[in-house]
Amino acid sequence: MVKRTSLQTAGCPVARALDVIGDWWSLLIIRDAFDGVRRFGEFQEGLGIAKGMLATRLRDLTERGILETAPASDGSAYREYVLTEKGRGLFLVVVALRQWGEAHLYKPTEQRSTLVEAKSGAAVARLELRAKDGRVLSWAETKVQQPAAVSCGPKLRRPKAQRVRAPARSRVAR
Amino acid sequence: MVKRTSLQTAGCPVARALDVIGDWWSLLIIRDAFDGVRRFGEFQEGLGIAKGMLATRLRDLTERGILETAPASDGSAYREYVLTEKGRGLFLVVVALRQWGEAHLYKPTEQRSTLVEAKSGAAVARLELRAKDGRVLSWAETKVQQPAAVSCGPKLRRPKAQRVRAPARSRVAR
DNA sequence: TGTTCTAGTTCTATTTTAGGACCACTCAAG
DNA sequence: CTTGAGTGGTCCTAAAATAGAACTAGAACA
Repeated sequence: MVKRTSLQTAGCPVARALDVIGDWWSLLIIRDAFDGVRRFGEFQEGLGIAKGMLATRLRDLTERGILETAPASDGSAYREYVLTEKGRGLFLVVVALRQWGEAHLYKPTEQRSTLVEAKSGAAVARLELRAKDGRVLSWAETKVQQPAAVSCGPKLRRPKAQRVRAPARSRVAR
Repeated sequence: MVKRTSLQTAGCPVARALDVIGDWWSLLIIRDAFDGVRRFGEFQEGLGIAKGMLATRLRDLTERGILETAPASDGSAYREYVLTEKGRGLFLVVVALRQWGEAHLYKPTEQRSTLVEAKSGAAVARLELRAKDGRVLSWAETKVQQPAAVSCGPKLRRPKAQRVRAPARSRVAR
């Protein structure tokens, strides 16, 4: 009831995605995983996250198929956490966040980490949205197409038409 | 102390970005704003969010320069919330989330909203990471380059070297 | 064998969230 | 100009999530 709202069954892919990775720590864990972090202790130390939180997050991400556990690559008996194919699919989300952060959240002089091509060390290009034929599209040139009666939030979104001169609802019904 | 950890001053753009939009509702509000939602009541109805939460989120997003208020476009005395330039910069983050959600969170038969080019109604292409010369890059071909001593989490990440044979710390100090 | 690491689990205090009640202001009709 | 409904909030409470510390079992090490 007062439980955190779930978006798992929303009709909007953005909402569903946020249901999986929309909390405070998940994307940071995933970012670190992209950077090669694998062990519980590495995540914990790198993020400064409480161990309990981290254990919960790693379990959830594993259950949801973002991470999987594997025997430690150094031969010890410990486990490590690595991204699944599904998890690696989040790369562009992390990149988009990174590029936005770089552009809008730093003073020009401030130091920051940057994403570069491994081979050359050259910074990567900014992401661009394109049409299938390769034309670059701006936000204004796109729209979201809703299939019939699909909810984008946890509650069903009522059709716009309803808003015009709604008949007075009974106050008693509350 | 037990307050939610802040990442505002982290050295990693991803962490800073998540500090701004990394909570449960912010990106959904922003997504709706991209879809043309402007009024308090529209957000509230569409998202099914508690009014108190929404008021807080809208205030925070406004303070952080993602949204701004404007007089209502219908001539009434009410305000409306519109994305700033900085806010519109989040478009690709939303698109990346959407594409990931579409690819990994839906059964093939399930209905979902899709992003299309407004003019033609044709679905947009998948985002791709490219080098500046236009070559498409995969995750494995990139790396994150850290400037000297930059923290990526809330706590300072200690340099790797430290981990090798750390001197035993006093247990008493706890 | 005993000490230290690693990777957790458990506990508690505090904060955040969800949701409802309440309230002030706006708008439109009579 | 009054009234009733709509809009955009604030405030309150209960439940859940978070942070952080304490504790623990098994692995590694000396």
